[in-house]
Amino acid sequence: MSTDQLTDEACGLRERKKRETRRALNLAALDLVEEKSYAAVTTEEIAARAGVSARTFFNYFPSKEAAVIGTTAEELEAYAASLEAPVEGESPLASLRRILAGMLAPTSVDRDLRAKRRRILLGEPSLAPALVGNNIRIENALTAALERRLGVLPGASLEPRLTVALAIAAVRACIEHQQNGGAGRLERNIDQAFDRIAAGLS
Amino acid sequence: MSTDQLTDEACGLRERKKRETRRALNLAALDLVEEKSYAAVTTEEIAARAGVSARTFFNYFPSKEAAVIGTTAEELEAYAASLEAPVEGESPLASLRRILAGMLAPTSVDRDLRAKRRRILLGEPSLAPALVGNNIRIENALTAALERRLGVLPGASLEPRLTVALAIAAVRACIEHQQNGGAGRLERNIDQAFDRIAAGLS
DNA sequence: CTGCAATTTTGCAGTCACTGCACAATCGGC
DNA sequence: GCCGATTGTGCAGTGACTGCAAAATTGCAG
Repeated sequence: MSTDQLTDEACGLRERKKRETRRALNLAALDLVEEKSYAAVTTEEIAARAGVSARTFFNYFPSKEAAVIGTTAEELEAYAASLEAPVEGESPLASLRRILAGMLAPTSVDRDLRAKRRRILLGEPSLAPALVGNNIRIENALTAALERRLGVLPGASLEPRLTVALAIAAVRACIEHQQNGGAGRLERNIDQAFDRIAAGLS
Repeated sequence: MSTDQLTDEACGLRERKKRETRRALNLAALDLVEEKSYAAVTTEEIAARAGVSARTFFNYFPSKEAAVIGTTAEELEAYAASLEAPVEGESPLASLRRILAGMLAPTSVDRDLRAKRRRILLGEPSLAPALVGNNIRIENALTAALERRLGVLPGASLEPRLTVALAIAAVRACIEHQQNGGAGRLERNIDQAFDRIAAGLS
């Protein structure tokens, strides 16, 4: 199965339980934020709903923010791998468009969780600072991947990091635009934004 | 004097004292972070060095991060005004290049404080998440200004926000590049980055 | 210069995120 | 079933941040 990479990589009982606990915490966090609001949720509640102790919460996530956002190292690696191995005739920017749009699309595996994520990350403006902080991780992972793809040493050229940063910023701008009641639909705006980047702007 | 806008706008004793306290807190925060590290500094220390109570600290800044970053509403307004009133024959992107580069340059008023800021914001990677969070404020202010300059209603078009977001992301990418030991000098890289944005990339 | 109203400062008590540490529980391999 | 290693948990503590009410300061009018 193609989903094996994301769900069952190393299949000891230990690994599986960790995965489940992490997922339960992420899910509990998302549900609670949806019921109340980000500020009104405590880490103790999240831990309780996930069925672990308050202390264990911090064995899985370094902060409350991280638990709500929930990006795993595996997801990051998957995105990086997808960027590193280019699709036939696809420019770096086109790859980034595909990958970043895929992060928002609830069409892949884990449909309900992804949909919930999207709903909350788009709907809770108070998470914006945490989200852009998380984007740094994504930027670093994707930059390293693009450097490998282009065969340049890390930091040797500004171009890979710049390309990744602009792509992420474009998506973020579309999200912000959406949250502020801006015109247009999200996916369509993202497409337009990438077209603008490719064409250059003034 | 041309510096009046930033230093003496409303010159009651009350206003002046508030300004001084704010500045003292920002300066104390920067100095302490430079002496130790961001994590090792407490808000109590900052307040003590600035000569105010621990409680008063939070009357001036909503968080420790904000005290270190120290962007004032007036600075934001000044940048916005500078973007709104276009210079002869300067494209929006060119205006943004000038304004954002000016934020990093210690050549304007308040030379020592600006230089200290620059040194710390470039040298303390643990501040990166806070910085990008702060960038949201800057993005919103500049977006609104650009919308006014272009004569479009807020949120009517994606373009203003996209332009601002890309410009900020470019500068941030250059800073990150610098911090990771990347090639080239900062100012030069920023120039190149803006040229790439204008020309389009793949 | 003097009292009055508005603003600002401060102390206090409290909540909550987060951490180190020591110990208990659990798991994987033998 | 046993042992080493990993993981879960309780406890105690630090520090960021908040609301509240009293005290100090400022601007102003008389």
